[in-house]
Amino acid sequence: MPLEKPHTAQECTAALGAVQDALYAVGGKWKLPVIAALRDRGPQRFNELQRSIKGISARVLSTELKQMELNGFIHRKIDTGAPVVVTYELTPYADTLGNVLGALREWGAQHRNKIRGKITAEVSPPF
Amino acid sequence: MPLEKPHTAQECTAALGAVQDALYAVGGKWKLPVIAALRDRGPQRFNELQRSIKGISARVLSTELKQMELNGFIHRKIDTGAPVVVTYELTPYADTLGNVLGALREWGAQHRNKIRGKITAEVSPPF
DNA sequence: CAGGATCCGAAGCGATACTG
DNA sequence: CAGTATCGCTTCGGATCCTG
Repeated sequence: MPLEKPHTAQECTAALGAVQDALYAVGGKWKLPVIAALRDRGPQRFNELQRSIKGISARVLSTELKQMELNGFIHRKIDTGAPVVVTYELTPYADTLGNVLGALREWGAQHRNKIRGKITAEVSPPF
Repeated sequence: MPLEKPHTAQECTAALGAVQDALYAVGGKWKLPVIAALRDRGPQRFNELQRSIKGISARVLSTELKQMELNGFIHRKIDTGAPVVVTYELTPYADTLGNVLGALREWGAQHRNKIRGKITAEVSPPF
């Protein structure tokens, strides 16, 4: 039931807020690439991860990881051994994004198709 | 099927791109409020719409409307009559966002609930 | 290796004023 | 009414260097 018509102002604003929270959680330039990298190549260490994600700087990777940890998507595992080893991995909670990402991907693919030919540069993020 | 594991690099990058296109289309601070306003109160004229959406400036409303028109969400209807009347309305295509917004809302609500108590200010957009 | 500190340019957004 | 022009602040993200 996608954002239906008959509703109170209260419900509407709440729904609006929820959607924006969700957008905020996966928004930005790098959160998705980080998730993708961890999904594809499994748990990784900081520099390893940075190399996996082409183009990201240490500073940005660091702040993204912190936010995603706050959101519960990522676990920062510290192995206090001979040399301390820090590993980042996706939590099970990250899987709850499945529906969201699925819907976004499906709609996005369809939209890309529809928009094809038009001034793509104006409706897509810069490369 | 939410972004499954076994896939080629090609497919993965494509999916990534699609998701980011979708995020871009509904992202930003005002696109959702604009959609909500048009949904709730029907087709409206520019100033009317600006009054409906508390806090938006004419400049920002103008650019948002343009982008959303490019994306096919909005139709700018020009009635060339005694005084020219311009009306903005949602297109049927805007309805295809239903699943996306539904998924975002559902996950967002659940997430908000889970995060409750934590440093909400740090994971949510400013008010 | 795992980040933090600093600087800088670009983009987003708000406020005000102005035009046809 | 339906916007555009201009300005300035703030945030985002990139680059470089530095440290324990």
